Parts: sequence; structure tokens; C-alpha cells
Amino acid sequence: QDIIRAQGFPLYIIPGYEADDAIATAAEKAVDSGRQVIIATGDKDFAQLVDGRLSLIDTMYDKHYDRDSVKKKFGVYPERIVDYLALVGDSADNIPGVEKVGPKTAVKWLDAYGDLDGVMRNAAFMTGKVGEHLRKALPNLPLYRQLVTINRQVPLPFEVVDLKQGSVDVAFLQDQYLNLGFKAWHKALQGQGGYTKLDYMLVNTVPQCQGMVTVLSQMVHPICLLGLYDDQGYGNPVTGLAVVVDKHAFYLPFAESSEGGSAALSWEDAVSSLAPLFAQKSRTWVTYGGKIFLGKLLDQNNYLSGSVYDVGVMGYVDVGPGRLTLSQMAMDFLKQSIPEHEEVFGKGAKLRTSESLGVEACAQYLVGHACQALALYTYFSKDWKLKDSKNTSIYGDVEKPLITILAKMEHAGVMVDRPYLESMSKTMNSRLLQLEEVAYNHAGMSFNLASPKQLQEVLYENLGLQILEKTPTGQPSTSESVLSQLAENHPLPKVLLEHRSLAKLKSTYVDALPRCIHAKTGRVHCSFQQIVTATGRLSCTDPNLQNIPIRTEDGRKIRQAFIAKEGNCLVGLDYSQIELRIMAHISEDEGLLKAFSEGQDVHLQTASDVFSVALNQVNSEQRRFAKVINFGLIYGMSAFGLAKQLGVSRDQASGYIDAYFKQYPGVLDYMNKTRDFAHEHGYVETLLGRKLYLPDIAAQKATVRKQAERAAINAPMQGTASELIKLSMHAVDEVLDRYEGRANLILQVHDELVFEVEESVAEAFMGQVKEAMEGVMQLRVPLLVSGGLGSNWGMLH
DNA sequence: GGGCGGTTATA
DNA sequence: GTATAACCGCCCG
Repeated sequence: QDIIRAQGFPLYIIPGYEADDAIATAAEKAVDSGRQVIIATGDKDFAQLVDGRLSLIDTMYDKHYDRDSVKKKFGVYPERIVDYLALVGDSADNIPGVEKVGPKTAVKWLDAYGDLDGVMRNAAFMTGKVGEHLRKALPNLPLYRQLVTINRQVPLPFEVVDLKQGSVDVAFLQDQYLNLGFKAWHKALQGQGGYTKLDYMLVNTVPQCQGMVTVLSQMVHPICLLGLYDDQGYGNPVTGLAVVVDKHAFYLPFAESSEGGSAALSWEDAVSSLAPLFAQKSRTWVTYGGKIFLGKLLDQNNYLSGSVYDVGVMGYVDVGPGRLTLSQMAMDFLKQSIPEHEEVFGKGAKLRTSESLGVEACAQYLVGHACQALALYTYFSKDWKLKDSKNTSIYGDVEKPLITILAKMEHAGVMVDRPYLESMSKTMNSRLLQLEEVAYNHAGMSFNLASPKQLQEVLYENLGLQILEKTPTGQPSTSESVLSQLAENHPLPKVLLEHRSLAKLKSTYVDALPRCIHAKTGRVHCSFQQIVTATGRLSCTDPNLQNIPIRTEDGRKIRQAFIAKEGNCLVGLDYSQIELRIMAHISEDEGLLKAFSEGQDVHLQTASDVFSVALNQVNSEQRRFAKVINFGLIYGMSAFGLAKQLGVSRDQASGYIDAYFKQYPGVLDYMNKTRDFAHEHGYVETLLGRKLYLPDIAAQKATVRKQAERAAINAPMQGTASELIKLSMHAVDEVLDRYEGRANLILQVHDELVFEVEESVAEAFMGQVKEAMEGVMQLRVPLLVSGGLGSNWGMLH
């Protein structure tokens, strides 16, 4: 409403009346005062108002309606429209009309009998089904006609002259459009009416490319490189490249291949021409999502020797995840409008290829984005401290060196045993069919076991089992924890549990992984995401190799499908209790520090302290409880949550927590201080100074706020752990250099690194990596790394 | 075909 | 009780 007023349009709200009626009344007044009136609407009801002085315009379809065109469109003149609508009905207004009567019948009747009254008088003579329907609707037809008739007796609080457009409040609109992200309107307000055409040089031959390189090599400015891909997945071609430096912009469209003497430029030729530039050690490169580009260079045995500034990663370090597309950052930080990839290329089934879009459109898109990337680099470099108070830079020291490492990992890929998984799939399939049969027998009917909706009917309506938990939407839950409890009273839930876990393993891993094996390399190349998590962790997609099963026996078999190439083995090293050690370090709690420095089993030590028994007197249940408490603390748990997890009363759980904090007061102090800090600042910090923002920390709703408080307690520990392993990846990268290709880092799983190493050097390598990982940070507690090696990933621990 | 809820795999 | 990604069914247009 504010925007409508600021646009200079008078806005009237007349309580108790429909807008249709107010519009019609105003229109009639205007006609009476001798004016020609046009109503802009898509609503067909208005056709009843049309006469010589009043017409309609449907802006959605760019159509104009006068008397004759109303007759042409509906088959009747405006004065019969209400009769017509009463017969046909109007779903938008909830008028049913006469059943089975559509435009054809209505027009036929109205032509034959003049008007609705005529039709009604002759209802008795109508033959067939429609005749019956008409007679059935007869009593209601006058009401329908009344309902579709627009009321022209609305008391208007204005005169026709008041409807003139007033002045436009440009400043207000500019501000609102910017805040609301109405980019096109914002741009239109600047009087530019769309995106500015950019000047760039088209580079589509090898000599032109060499010419460009000659120009660029003499310039010292940062160069922005932005690749274009129809599909960002591993192994897909680069379809275009924008090169922007200072005031110069180039666009290189890539032809499939330049073999056979074609003059067109191929990606391979471009890399060869650009190689001298890539080799410059002092060059600053600016990118967005540059990891993909680095991967493409690795395919060509090439890489960037200079510094890589990825504005996506810089944005992530500065403001955290979310709103990190170039388009969003350009708007948020630079107040500049460029289109999203989706706006130009579409999405889903309607995704367009760069070829179908054409070189000019791709060039406009990519060069525009490259210009903004360069501007964002400038913005982050001056406005944003590359060095902070702790003399470390999250971007420069943690994230920047990681980009190349991630590109190398993805490029290396992982070997997966296809025949092994395919045979496992068959075994699982027959077991699933068996379970299905058994389940149908227990249920007394067949149904889709994978449908929670159908399952819920079977369990709670047909079998009458007790509803123990509800889903967030209020439906009775059929989750694992519920089914486990129900299994004590009925045989079906146990069968479902086995079916569920087996089906999950089969669809997510056993069947999916072979489909991920790349045709050219014979390996699986996942994608590590560097700018998505709230804590600084990496995530992994396409496929996610950070959630490969390990806990169950069946699950572990899937790990065995991850193997090493001929003559190599897999080496895995992981930090033990890393987050708990970080908590000990940050909180400086004496008891916890002591537990770790003495090299104790920390859960055993906790159990001994909390339950006041000697170390050698702790029983297995006490140790299990202590372990749950230790984990719970890292997650900011409450007595309620602990009780649920342990299956004890809330009071008992509360007692354990009290006993814990009494033994480890420094931990309690840390929790309180962290929560307070989060409330005061809206963020918390990792050990290296990364700010982790908590937008919900001041929420009105207690549940939302409490959740943010728990996240605040967890974030410094999870975040610091993520930094620690990132630093260890840098350290390990140097070890890898010494092995000259005989060892490669292939996976990172939050506290674990997995390598593929030549068997002959594996033992020695493992020792060096362990040392590098343990020495990556000096904390108040020692860092302990345990490792293992074997022919597959299932054998490493 | 796309989006969402329910569920489950990992650290 | 923290942090993720992916699968399936279901519902919508």
C-alpha cells in the first residue's frame, strides 16, 4: 500500500464492500460525468458493465473489449452477461451455475429465449440430462444472477477528480525496491529500463586469444576469470570464459574442439595460450566459485600460481552462509543489479544450454558477473580486514589455500568397487522382497512400506497401535525411535525397521554410487562445498561422501566398496574427541584439561567424576551415560533432552548435569559466557576469530531463541574443529608435495582425512601425516590422531 | 516437474 | 541437544 501511494496512485479502502463494486460505482460516476472509461482487469464479470462509454482492457493478454468484442468473446452482449454467468457459473466467485452447462449451451438458450427469465419460463420443455439439471437449479438461478451482478451503489469517499495520479516519491520507491529485492523495478526507476549492455571484446580464435594474453601480461591489475558451465558437475565442459581486468573485458566462447584446422577457439587451445599468465607467481586472480575452474585447469595439467581471491568464499567469511550468489552480493554490498543464473538460463526441465542461448547473451551474462566479482573483490579488500586482531585471517590463512586443495581432492576422486556393489544390490533386493511379504502378512494387507502416510494408517488405524510421537505437522510419527518402542507389542514394526534401513542403504548408497562413477576416470568425483555451513565445516554433494555408513554391520559393508587403485592402499587418520578437547581448551576447565593431559579415556574419567567412583570401579553403563553427557554438552543440551536420550527421568538427568557441572565448573562458566556473548553481539567466535552469526538469538519465540542459544554453544567448538582440520589439510598438502603423486588426499569427513597412497610408502606416509595433524595447533590439551590403513575404507578403524 | 514433509545416513 | 545431504512419497499446477 505504501508503494502504491508512493507511485502517486490514490488508494481507497472501503470497508464492507468488494473492490469490484467500488470500481463499478466509480466507473459509472465517471461515465455519467461524460468521460470515456477503461477498466483494466482480467475479471470477466466486468463484461456486464461494457457499453458505448465503458470498455475493458485485459493487460495480461493485451486485449481490449467493447460491446462487439464482448459479444464475440462470450456469445452474448454485455446486458446478458449476468444471465450467462448465472447459467455457466463462476468458480472464482463460488457460483456453481447449472451442472453440465457451459458457454455453448448458455448462449444457445439465451439466443432462443432472450434472457434468463425466458430460459427459466421454458425450463419445463428442455430435453435430456441438461434439462433435468436446469430444472434442479431453477430455484437458485435468481440468486446466482444477483450474486454475479456487480453492485453500483457503493458510497464512495472520493470524487472522480480525486483519482488523478499525484507525484511519484522516487526516493522512497528506490529505497523500498532495494530493500525488497525488486531488482527490475529498481533498475527501471534509474531510468535504464533493463540491464546495461556491456562493452567487451569477443575472442574466438587462437590468434585473438594470444593477443589478449599479450595485453594482459603487461598489466599488474587483478584479473577476474569466470567460467561458464551448462552443468557444474565434474568433467563437464567449460562453455565460455569471461576475462575482465581494469577497464577491459573479453569473452571467449568455446567450440567443441578445434581439431581439423577449424579457426574456432577450444578450451584446450585457450588454456595453452593463457598458460604463461597462469604461471605468473605475483598475479592476483579474482573468481567466483573458482574451485570448478581450478579443477578444469587440473584436467589440462595446469594451475594458477598466483593468489586466488574467490568472492563467494570472501562473502562467506564476511557474512556467513546464504545470499552469496554474485547477483545477491552485488545487490547487498554494491547496490548493483545483475540477473541470477536462473533468470537467464532457466531451471529444471526448462534449463537452457549456453549454445541455445547464443554467444551474445552468454557474454552479456558472464561479463556482467565478472565485472561485479571484480567490484566485490575491491569491496571486500578495503572494507573488510584481511588481518584481524588475532593476527590470522580466516580468508587468507584458512579458506584461500583450501580452494586449491578441494579442487585437487575432487579431481583425484575415489575408486568404487562397482561389481561388489552390484552384487550387494541383488542380495539386498531379495531380502527386501522377503521382508515386504512378511510385512504384508503381519499387516493383513499390502501397502507401500516406503510411504509414511500409508504406514501410519496401517499401524495406528488398522492395527490400533499406540501413537507415541507426532511429526512437526501433527501426524503420528513412524520414525525409527517410535518403531523400536512399538516392536515390543507387535511383530510388524521390527520388520519395518529392517526394511527401512536396508532400503535406505540400497537406494542412497548401493544403487546410487555406481551411477556416480565417471565414465572417463572410472572414479567417483564428489563436490566439496566451502560456503554453505553455519559453522565453517565443509559439506559434500553429488554424491555426499561424508555420510557413508559405518555404525551398523550392513552399513560397514558399503564402506568396503571404497577401494584403492592397483598398488595403492587407503590411509585414514582421524582426530580423537576433537570437539571435547576444544571445549577443554576454550573453557580452561581444570578437571577436563587434566583428563585429557593424562591421556585418560575421557568418558571413563567423566563417569568416575560424575558418579564419584574410582576409575577402575566405573561400570559400562556409567561410562555410556558419561559419553552421552559429554556429547550432549557439546550440543548445548537440556535436562529434558538428556533424559530422553538416556531413557531416565528428567530429575535424574538433571541430577547428572548438576553433578557434571559441580565437577567441571569451568565448563558451566564457558556455557554461560558463550550464551551471554551471543545475546550481546548476535554472533559467537571460533578460536581463529571466525564470526558465526546467530540471526535467531533475539527471537520472540522461546523455542526459536533457545535453539539459537544451543547453536551458540555448539558453534565455537564445531567451528574451531573445522578450522583445525582445514589447517591440517594445508599442512598435509605440503607432505603430499614431497610424495610427488604417490599419495593423494581424497576425502575429508569433518575430523577425518582419507588418502590413497602407494603401498610401499603408506606406513611412512601415515606417520608423517599423523605428526602434521597433531602439530597443527598448540592447545592446552594434546591433539591425538589415530590412523589405519587397508585395501578398503572399511578396514581403517 | 518442482517443492515439501518425513525419514535416515554421517561427524 | 549441534551441523549436514539425499532418498521417497505426496501434492500441486
